[in-house]
Amino acid sequence: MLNLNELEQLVTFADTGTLSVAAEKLHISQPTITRSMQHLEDEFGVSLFTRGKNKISLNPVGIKAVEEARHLLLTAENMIKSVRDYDKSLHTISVTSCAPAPLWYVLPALSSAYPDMTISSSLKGSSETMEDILSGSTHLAILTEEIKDNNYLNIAFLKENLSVCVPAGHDLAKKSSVTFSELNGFNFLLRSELGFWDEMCRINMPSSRFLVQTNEFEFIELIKESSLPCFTTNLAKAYDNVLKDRINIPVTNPEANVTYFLVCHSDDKAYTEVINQIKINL
Amino acid sequence: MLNLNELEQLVTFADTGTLSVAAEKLHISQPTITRSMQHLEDEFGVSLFTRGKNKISLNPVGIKAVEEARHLLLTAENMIKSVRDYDKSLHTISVTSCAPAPLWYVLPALSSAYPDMTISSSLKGSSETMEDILSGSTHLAILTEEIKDNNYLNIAFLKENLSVCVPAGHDLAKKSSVTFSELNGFNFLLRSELGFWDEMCRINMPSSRFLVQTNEFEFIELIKESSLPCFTTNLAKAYDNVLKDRINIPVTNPEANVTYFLVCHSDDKAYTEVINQIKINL
DNA sequence: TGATCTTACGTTTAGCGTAACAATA
DNA sequence: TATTGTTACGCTAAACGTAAGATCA
Repeated sequence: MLNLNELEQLVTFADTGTLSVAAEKLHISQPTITRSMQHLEDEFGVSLFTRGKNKISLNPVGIKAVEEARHLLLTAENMIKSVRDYDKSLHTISVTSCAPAPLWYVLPALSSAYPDMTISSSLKGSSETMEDILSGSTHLAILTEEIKDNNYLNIAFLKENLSVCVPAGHDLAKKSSVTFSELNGFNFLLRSELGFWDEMCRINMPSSRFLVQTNEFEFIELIKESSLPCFTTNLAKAYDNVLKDRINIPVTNPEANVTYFLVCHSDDKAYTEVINQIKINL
Repeated sequence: MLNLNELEQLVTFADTGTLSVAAEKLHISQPTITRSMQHLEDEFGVSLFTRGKNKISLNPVGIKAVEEARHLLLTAENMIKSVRDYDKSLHTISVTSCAPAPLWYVLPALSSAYPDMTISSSLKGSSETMEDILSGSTHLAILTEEIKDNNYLNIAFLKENLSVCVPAGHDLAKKSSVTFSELNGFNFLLRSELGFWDEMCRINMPSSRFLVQTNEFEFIELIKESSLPCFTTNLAKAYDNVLKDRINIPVTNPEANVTYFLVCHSDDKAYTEVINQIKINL
């Protein structure tokens, strides 16, 4: 039966032009390739080379064989990949969320409910998250709205409320609540990786500019050292300490006070039971 | 690297359900298959089976792997076939003829001019012969007309003249020549494998019936024992002895007196030089 | 002379079958 | 008890690398 190793040697020979260079490239001795090529000719029952006393080259049939060998090797590679991918998919629960905060609750819950599964999460905008669940490319979606379709299950499990954070002396500091139209025009410090929040800020405050910080350390330093307003929410406990000197002013617009829904395919009901045990602020 | 033998064992296991039966089917020992399956799991880096103490079966990933393995094995088989076919095509001169007689001259000429080539011939009707050369599925065609196209070369090399053969007492015996319209309505003995002659007889003698004999021996017996008319030509020397007691009457219609042309692609000019040395009756 | 391919030779390895074992029905 | 799968053991055959030989630029 055909030997993929020998076919790889054949292809390498075709790429390099000589057996010696091919051998070097493959970290095998040169006589080994000589033998492999002879063996391939035996397998095919066909002559693949024109041989001189100290040179060898592909004949037309050999060229054809190389072409076919490339194809077969690719097929073999894809085979392994597709089996591994399938295996991985069976051991992975993938979650796409439109916001970071829900993941802080959902991922640990999934990990402990499915200890031998890999939990893979990604943060996207609202519409991409919706696409992911509808196309089946993720098992679980976290959205700010329900999917009203019997093929999907929706669970409301978390509420998040946006506030703006300003230093004591700031113009906004005396307000007890604000709306986006009042905030529009101010410039803000913003973290990256915010999911739908990012887009929502830009839509509701089109005149504002956002200084997006990718690096957490720099973000914190800027909060301490500048008087630029930033945002926080009831769920962002990690920043409580950083923001303790600032004043929190709730944003009252409904878009700034969202309910998160876990959405999954109705075949995957088991997931809903895990998420049902979270339920915060409801 | 992946081993096609092991993949075949995997597929056989999938087909048979147990390792032992698969081993028997493949004429190898059963421990060998056990090892191969373990080795495959190593190669893939993935579990393919669910194992009980004395039973083993495919898990979902294994089923996927089997599916992929079948595909890869087919690809490998096709690869070998296509390389061999290509080699064969380089060592074969194929001839399609619209009549048997020209082949009696052309095939020996080609064999001696190209002693290490395989000469493959087939006998077809006029239009199929034409298609074969135009589609490139044959190197050489033998036709009763030229192809007037610069991409093809035509050589007239042989003429064949049809006669009807009747026993001495037959109604037609006294004629010195006949036409198809005079023959139409008589029934004839006919050999099979006549190329265009067969169709031509049926078209020109629509009221006649033809008793087609596939077997040479039976054909000869029927000529001797019956008074049914049959056909011969100036080239059919092999039947001279069988027909020596019959009377030959030439058929005068132009369709019954043909010139054969060898037609090949103009790239294959070398062939014309071989055929140029035949030229009979010209 | 250096590069290239093939052949020869000896060693290593890896693949196989037999046998023994454990578990099941 | 007969069947099935795994493990252990020993042998064989195949695969490999080193070395030597031949040829060419």
